[in-house]
Amino acid sequence: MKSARNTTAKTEIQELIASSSVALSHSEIQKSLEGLCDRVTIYRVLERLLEEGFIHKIVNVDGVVKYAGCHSCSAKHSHNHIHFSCQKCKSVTCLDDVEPSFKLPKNYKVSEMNFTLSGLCPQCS
Amino acid sequence: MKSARNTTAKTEIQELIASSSVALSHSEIQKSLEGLCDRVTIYRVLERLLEEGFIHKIVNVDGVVKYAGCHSCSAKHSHNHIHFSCQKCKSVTCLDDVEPSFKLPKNYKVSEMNFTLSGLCPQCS
DNA sequence: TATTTAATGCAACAATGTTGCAAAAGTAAT
DNA sequence: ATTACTTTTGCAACATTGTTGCATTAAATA
Repeated sequence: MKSARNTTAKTEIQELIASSSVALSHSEIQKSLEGLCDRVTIYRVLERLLEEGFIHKIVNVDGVVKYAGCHSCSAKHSHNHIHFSCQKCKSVTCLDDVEPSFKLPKNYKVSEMNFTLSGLCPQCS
Repeated sequence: MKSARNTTAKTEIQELIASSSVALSHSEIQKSLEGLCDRVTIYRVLERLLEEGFIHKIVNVDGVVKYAGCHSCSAKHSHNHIHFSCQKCKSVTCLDDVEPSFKLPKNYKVSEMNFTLSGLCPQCS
């Protein structure tokens, strides 16, 4: 049986994401950690945090992958909320309360969703 | 004044995308063209087709960028429809008729949207 | 403290996308 | 058809992002 271990890198990254109001990219995390660990380690830690359900992954409209903590989905772990990407301050935030509705044609089976809007956030508009 | 020119590469790529029922990635286009032109040229042609409004860009849930022709938006050119990404056959299609609705908090100004669902398409489910 | 094995660092690699510049090829005028 | 002008292309080189193998390091348990 393989059991997870608490390492410095994992703890730091987890805290960084948890305390951030915006979603963070791999490179942003790397800058924040200031050489605490290797680039590869960050990828592997993020992978583990995803598996363990502490964070979720967001693909921005420009293709950049960002990571955000799981707030609203502690129990059920569903991510059908909208993300907002600000074109001015470049921040990506989870709008946890905004869940879009739509009517899908028959025979489509949905297992994952990625909704991202871009424009100006309240701070920038 | 700079005016666009009709080149072999542009014509081929435009036709390829227009005649495809699914969105195509850069690498898929490259394979189809079989060395007709350079990798870089494809990037630049796609850039021009985007500017000219013949195609639109879709960022898939896995971060892969795909391009699809503009069908429904010939006049108004809006892309608020949903995209569906099949996990089995890997196809990405535009569900032109499916437009999601949602209530955004005040002071957000939306200029672009990217909605992608993934799961199983009718052919694969 | 010793043992076990998860986690890390390093090097090397692959995929994707960008940029500068000289050469090639459209387009329009002669 | 030829010329002149400028867009477009190909090539090389580079940047970024993400992955993999393997030896080493360091948690967690006994």
